[in-house]
Amino acid sequence: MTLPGPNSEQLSTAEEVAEEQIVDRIFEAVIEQRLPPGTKLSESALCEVFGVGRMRIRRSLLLLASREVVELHSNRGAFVARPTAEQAREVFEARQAIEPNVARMAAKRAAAEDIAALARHLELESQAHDSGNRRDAIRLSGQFHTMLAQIAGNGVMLRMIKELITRTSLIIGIYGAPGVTNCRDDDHAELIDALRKSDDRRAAEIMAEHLRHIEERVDLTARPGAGVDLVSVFGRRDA
Amino acid sequence: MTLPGPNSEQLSTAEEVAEEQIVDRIFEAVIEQRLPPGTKLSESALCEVFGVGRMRIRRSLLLLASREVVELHSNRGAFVARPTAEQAREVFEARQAIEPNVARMAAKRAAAEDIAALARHLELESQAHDSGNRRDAIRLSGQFHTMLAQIAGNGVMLRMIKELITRTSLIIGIYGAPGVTNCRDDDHAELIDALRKSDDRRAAEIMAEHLRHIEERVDLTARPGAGVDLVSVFGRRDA
DNA sequence: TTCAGCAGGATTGTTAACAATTCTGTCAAC
DNA sequence: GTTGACAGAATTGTTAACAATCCTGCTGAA
Repeated sequence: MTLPGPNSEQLSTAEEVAEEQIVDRIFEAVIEQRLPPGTKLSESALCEVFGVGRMRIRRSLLLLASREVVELHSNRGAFVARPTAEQAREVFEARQAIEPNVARMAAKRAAAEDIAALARHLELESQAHDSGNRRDAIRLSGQFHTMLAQIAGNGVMLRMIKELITRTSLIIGIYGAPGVTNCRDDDHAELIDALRKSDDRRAAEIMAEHLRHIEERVDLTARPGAGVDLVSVFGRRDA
Repeated sequence: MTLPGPNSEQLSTAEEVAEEQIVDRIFEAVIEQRLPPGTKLSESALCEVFGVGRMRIRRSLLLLASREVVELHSNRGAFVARPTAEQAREVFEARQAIEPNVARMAAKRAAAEDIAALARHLELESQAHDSGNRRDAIRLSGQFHTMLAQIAGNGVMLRMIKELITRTSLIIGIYGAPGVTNCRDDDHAELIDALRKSDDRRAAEIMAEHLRHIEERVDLTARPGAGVDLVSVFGRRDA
């Protein structure tokens, strides 16, 4: 299987693509931690930024909320989600359940050109990491995981993983030590090696270990109230 | 962990619950195959049925589309999704990747009351099956899988599984032999037995085998055009 | 000084009307 | 009899105005 474009979603209509574009751009901003957890996403601001009407923005925010990347509070607006410790645990658990299988599937299906693309991508990751370009490093390391899902050839799981990666960025933003990125290790290189050898079992093991590494870098027990929005904690008849 | 109510989603606002209710009811209708693939979901009809305004309906349809349970076609409306053979393959593959892990997690975490609830549920399934109550049988057998996810205690994966189960019903409706239900076998009973013994490894194996059974009952190669909507096949600049 | 109450402004939620496209039925032509 | 075009109806997509809620800053009293 060859690597398709940036993504291969299809919601058919011409207007939907614009909607999906907005959603994707916000996903990307969250992944790069340019939109920290709790950030207010006001409709008027988003209307100006993307140059679309309010309806389009509201639909995009609803889609983002259905992926639990933003939280909608009645009459208060949309905010970048702030996953609870419990939600963080669930996200990591889900990634542990899903992504090793994705790695296994990718190892079975990867063509030579797929592996070459991954290698090129890994080079970009290294460059971003070495040059201290934090945002690029985070984005690229996340993209590596989505590329695996694309190679695995399963659009359903690709969509799930995009959501989980984005939420992982939020989790690291809340519970991670400052400066910690998503994937610091060189596990990605080992994964490519396993794919090159079509060693699907090892690819799954590396991925599981890789995810454990990521999980180790967050402390879900600590700082329960760092930067908390007290209004939404003790707030109105909302939640 | 105790079994919570019908579902424990939280989108916070008071209006969202109404939205989620609409979505859930359509999900349920699709699962029970009361809404066959390709059915037109007109806004005005849904407004009357649920007694809400058009905006609420449009938002609900967007949420359903984001779960790929309905398809939105520009200026033509919303239709119950008709998964392609490729999509069907992806859904089964995703279930194979996810649900054995859910079964494993459930086996590790199931409390006595959870197992009792599953046993009671299985009894209902048997009754529905024996009395030839097809819709109840389908709905209950699907609910068994979501109950497992609830016992597993992972809301993220619960949501994924709800989507996959609903889409499976669509797939069976298209590619399955007439009269075939979702889960005919008695694998559910074996699963409960594995949970009772806290044998998480066996629970995962039974689930994998169970999913294979389901997959065997559909023929993705056959009848590519049974009841096809020619307009959406050769149709306008859409699709 | 601190806190409660209270406008004023801003933002979100909803409704209704309007615009645009598609579907349906009819009619004429071949 | 079938095919094509056309007009009217119906449905969807969009916009704008209105209503409701919330946030902010001020005033005044304890």
